[in-house]
Amino acid sequence: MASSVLGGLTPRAREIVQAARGLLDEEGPGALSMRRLGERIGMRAPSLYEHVRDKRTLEAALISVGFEEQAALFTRATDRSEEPLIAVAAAYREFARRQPHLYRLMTERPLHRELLAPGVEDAAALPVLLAMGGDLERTRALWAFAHGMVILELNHRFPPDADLDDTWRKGIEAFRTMRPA
Amino acid sequence: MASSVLGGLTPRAREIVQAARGLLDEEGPGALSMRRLGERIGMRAPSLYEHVRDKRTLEAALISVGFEEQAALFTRATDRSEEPLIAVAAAYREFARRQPHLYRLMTERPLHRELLAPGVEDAAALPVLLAMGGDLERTRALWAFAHGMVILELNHRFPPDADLDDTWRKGIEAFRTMRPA
DNA sequence: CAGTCAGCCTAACACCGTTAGGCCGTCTTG
DNA sequence: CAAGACGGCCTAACGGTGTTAGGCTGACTG
Repeated sequence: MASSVLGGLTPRAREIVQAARGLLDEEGPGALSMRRLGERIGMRAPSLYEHVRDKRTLEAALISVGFEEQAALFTRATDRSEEPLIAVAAAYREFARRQPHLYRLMTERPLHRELLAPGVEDAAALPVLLAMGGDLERTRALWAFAHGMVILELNHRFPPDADLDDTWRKGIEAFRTMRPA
Repeated sequence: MASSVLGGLTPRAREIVQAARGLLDEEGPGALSMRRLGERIGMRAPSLYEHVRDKRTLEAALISVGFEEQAALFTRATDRSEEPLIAVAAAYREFARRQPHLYRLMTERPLHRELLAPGVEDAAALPVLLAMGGDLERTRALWAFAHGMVILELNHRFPPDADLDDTWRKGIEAFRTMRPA
């Protein structure tokens, strides 16, 4: 199963979530409205509510799928890597750059964890924790750095001439040599 | 002058921006609508457009004020400090915790720099750069870490039992001992 | 054959940012 | 002093948002 989150839905609900994902990826969060979404699958907006509780729940499904994809990507990146820290950081950045809209959706607001598929958040965090040798403190610090780099880049907050590859390298190096807990 | 941004506005426009700030601080970005804002100063929403170009511009004014406040806070914190890096990091966190809604407004989306008061963004960044001994690379890395810590905390992304004070301390230490460019 | 019910529909509500156009009082100008 | 301009407010409206209420239709079930 490509996604256990999608697998747990009725076929029509799965269709809706997949259409929402398409809309999000192609046009960003601003285009993800119930009316646009209905249009995309040939249904009026109110009818979507027969299959999906509300928009927040729909977004939570997208976020759950995002966590699943992160978990797979991070695990693949760190497996068989001699420098798991560097590998997972690169994978983190790659995920955000390839799915900027989904990454934003996943991070820009407080999580409604009660709406997420159980376990997906932890599953995405686990490979990162393992790459940090199980040190929670260092993992959180690295995560903060990585998220900050990614979201500031997505928001065009760095000067255009900034060499972000270099900033990443130096930042990661700082955490690699950080004294373990 | 407490704020050169506000000083550059007509009295009525200044009133509007200040009311918007109140609304934002008290009830968050969701409450910052033109109708709610008009209500607050005894005016219908459309009349606001006599004084303010549009909502984006109004938000840009709030962001400019935020940058001014950051500049003042960061400068005060680093002046006469023997550990400017630690001082500026603490000030950064303090600003975000005291003004969470404004901090979000300032960072969560791409900046419309053409709408900002000129120079305010640089003015806020300067004390941070100075605290890092003028090293742009390290400044960006520290900024990414600090922003990541702050926004993940505001979004309740860390486990409730996480000792964030400690994560801050260790992260800052990593950047303090980072090899200069 | 009758009844239930899934799955769609339209109409509507309350909100959003924003524009068009009108009214009124004050201030400037011939 | 009269007249026109204009600042500063208003209401009405448009197209958008998420969401609820209530109705229709067709298929499956007792």
